Amino acid sequence: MKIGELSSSAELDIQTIRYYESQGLLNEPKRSDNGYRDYPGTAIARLQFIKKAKLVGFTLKEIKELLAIQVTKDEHTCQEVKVFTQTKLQEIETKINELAAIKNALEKIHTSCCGGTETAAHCSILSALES
Amino acid sequence: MKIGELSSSAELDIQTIRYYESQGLLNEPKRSDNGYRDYPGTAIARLQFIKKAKLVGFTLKEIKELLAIQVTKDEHTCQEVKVFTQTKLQEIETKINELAAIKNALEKIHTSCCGGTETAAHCSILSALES
DNA sequence: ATTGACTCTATAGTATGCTTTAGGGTTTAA
DNA sequence: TTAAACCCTAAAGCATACTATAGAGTCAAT
Repeated sequence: MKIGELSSSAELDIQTIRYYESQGLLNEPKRSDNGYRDYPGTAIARLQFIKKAKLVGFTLKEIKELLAIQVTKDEHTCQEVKVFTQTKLQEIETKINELAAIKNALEKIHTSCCGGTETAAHCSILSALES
Repeated sequence: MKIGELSSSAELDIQTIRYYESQGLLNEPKRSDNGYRDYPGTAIARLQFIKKAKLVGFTLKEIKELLAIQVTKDEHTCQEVKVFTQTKLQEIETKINELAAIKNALEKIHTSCCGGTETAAHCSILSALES
């Protein structure tokens, strides 16, 4: 199939598909006589794998590694795969914790401010940032 | 004071200080005869304001707006300032919720996998990403 | 024959916050 | 005087994941 058809089947922009190819996430397809990309039906599944992996937080670089495992499943173990999700889970937890810490700090200075219509000359938010 | 001294006082890289100037977060200081930047003592406090604001999650662009309020406090209200922290708090909460959703989705496919040393031919993580 | 839809490549731009590089003056201390 | 340490500008690079642009060829229908 041509790239336009793949694009609508997988619901991904044509440019994005070519971008994924350039990044090695998608094999270079064979070309028709006119030079157009000619994809096998399996390309749709491949793009959907990429989309799902993105949804659960993997970067393109990580997805590339996951795909490398996926296409040679038999030569890899569940353990290997699980390390990916484990590592990513930890990253996400770390990010959540960092954001929670920022939120706490911000909440503190936020609630200390009256929020009234008087001038900000003695605003406790500004004071907190200055001190 | 020269930029090197400001840099060590504020614990910020020299390049970063010049970058902040280029972004309008720091006023252009007067120059010595040799063309060197010559900062007033107040520059340290300004940089510390920027650092603190960054710590609680504000972007440079937002900090620039906060600074504009700060230097003319008398002409602004606490309300105005509080809107900044309120908005930012909501952004942070949204991000946390997004990450929590990703984490949940990932946890589901993570726990479904045995993680054993058998081949990944039937790995439930890969299956989840394929389907 | 021509118009519109589709495809191609290569390059640049977007956002964020720096960091690095290149090339060149200035100051200070030995 | 000379070498280290410091200062200057301008421009490019980094990471991420695209998105947009320019310029050009191809295909299908009218």
